[in-house]
Amino acid sequence: MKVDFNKRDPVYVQVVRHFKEQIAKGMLEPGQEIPSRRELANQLKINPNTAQRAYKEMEGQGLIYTERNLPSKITKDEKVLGSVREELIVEAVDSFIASIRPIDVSVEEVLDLVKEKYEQEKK
Amino acid sequence: MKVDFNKRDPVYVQVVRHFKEQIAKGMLEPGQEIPSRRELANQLKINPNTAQRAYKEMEGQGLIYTERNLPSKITKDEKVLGSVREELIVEAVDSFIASIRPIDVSVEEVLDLVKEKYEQEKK
Amino acid sequence: MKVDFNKRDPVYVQVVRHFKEQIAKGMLEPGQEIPSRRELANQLKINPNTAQRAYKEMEGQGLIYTERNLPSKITKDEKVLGSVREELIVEAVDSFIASIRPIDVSVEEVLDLVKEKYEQEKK
Amino acid sequence: MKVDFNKRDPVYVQVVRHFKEQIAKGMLEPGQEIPSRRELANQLKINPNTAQRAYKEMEGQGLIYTERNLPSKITKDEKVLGSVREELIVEAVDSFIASIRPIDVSVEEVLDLVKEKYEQEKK
DNA sequence: GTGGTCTAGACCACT
DNA sequence: GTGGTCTAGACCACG
Repeated sequence: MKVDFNKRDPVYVQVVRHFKEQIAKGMLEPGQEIPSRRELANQLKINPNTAQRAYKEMEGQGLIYTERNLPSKITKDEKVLGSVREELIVEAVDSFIASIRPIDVSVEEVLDLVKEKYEQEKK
Repeated sequence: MKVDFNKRDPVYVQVVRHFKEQIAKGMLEPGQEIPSRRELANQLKINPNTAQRAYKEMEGQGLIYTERNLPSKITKDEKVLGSVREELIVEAVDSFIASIRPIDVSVEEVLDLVKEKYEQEKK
Repeated sequence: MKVDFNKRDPVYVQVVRHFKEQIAKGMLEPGQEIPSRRELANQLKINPNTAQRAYKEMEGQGLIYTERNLPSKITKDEKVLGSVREELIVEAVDSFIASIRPIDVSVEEVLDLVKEKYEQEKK
Repeated sequence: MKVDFNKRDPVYVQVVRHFKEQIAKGMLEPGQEIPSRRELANQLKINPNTAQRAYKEMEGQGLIYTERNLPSKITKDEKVLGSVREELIVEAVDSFIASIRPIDVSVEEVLDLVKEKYEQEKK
């Protein structure tokens, strides 16, 4: 994973998003341990405080849970886990629609473009 | 037009975007007058400084021009005008792809969703 | 308001609690501005970051809202506001019950004690 | 007995408190043997170090005593034993008062609530 | 070693 | 001036 310090999204939000993507892809199992704050901070070359912030955010969203002084773990709440993927997709779709609707452009035209670009960059 | 103060996009960016959308739709003709800073500020209930900043940004991008003490006008430069629409579309498409690629989801599934939602919300 | 650095409750939690109490007492009106992070930090002799943290927590709980670069304000959501007082009471009661139930003591005995002490300290 | 790892009270404090409650209820007689550190750790699924710490704490408070290589026992000091119950009650009452005083609520209202809830959850 | 909190100080974007 | 983010570094309690 990489962090982009120049994005409008703050670093800790990018981190949260990355974990959500991992969960959505099923690459993080329920109950699985995630790196400690310090470890993640080292990996991403960010400050431990920033990592802590991301984790706290995730905890607030119920994505991870923390038992005292044990490494945080992915939640076992299937309901939460199940909705992550859909949420990401819905968010992406909604934001996409919001950005093309105000322009006078046919859905078909735009979708073809997406398809084309998507395949292209796949390489 | 509406301004959302809680979006991560700054207000002035939202304003610029709105003008671009109007241009892309052909609702703003080359040479057409646009509201004064103060007028716009009143309409959108934003700070005049913010309106000023939006106009300055547009001027920088060559979208509008201002003659001494006259209302600002949409540029007559066809080249600039012509590229606005495509830019908006490309931006939207790229950002959409960037947000769905990291999730393990087929293009088809997602495009169907877009189509569906797009039609649905049309009403 | 005073902050106690030696309590088990972290400072930012104490701050949040204090605001909740103020709201419960009706001393903070819906939509009312609250001190800026810096101001509060000065008043309580705490670090602005800690104040920020408390405010972010409150925002997460829907107690306050923040428009870009304007002082944060008490929420106007009557539902949220209305439940603050009750929540505080319920919390206090539940925690009290949880702490006396494991002891073999009659409710009456204990309640008399509460009454007595409450009046006494009123002075 | 149950241990809650997510409470702000550390585990060892919870353990100490539990023993005090047992003593207050007279369920632990003076001189009675209590489980070994290891046993307790197994029962509560806590770290032996934590059990050790709890016992050390209790020893410090004179609640238990340990003779060389023998199981720890409840103290026979009547003075200490007698004050446990009252201490627990006073603590509970004080903390309760501290949490309701800052809210503008009548003692009567709150005490009725306590009574009601207490009876209700009894079942 | 873990998570959690706090301070100090800096910088940014926006109004 | 406002809110927001980040770094650096320190300290604590717990296991």
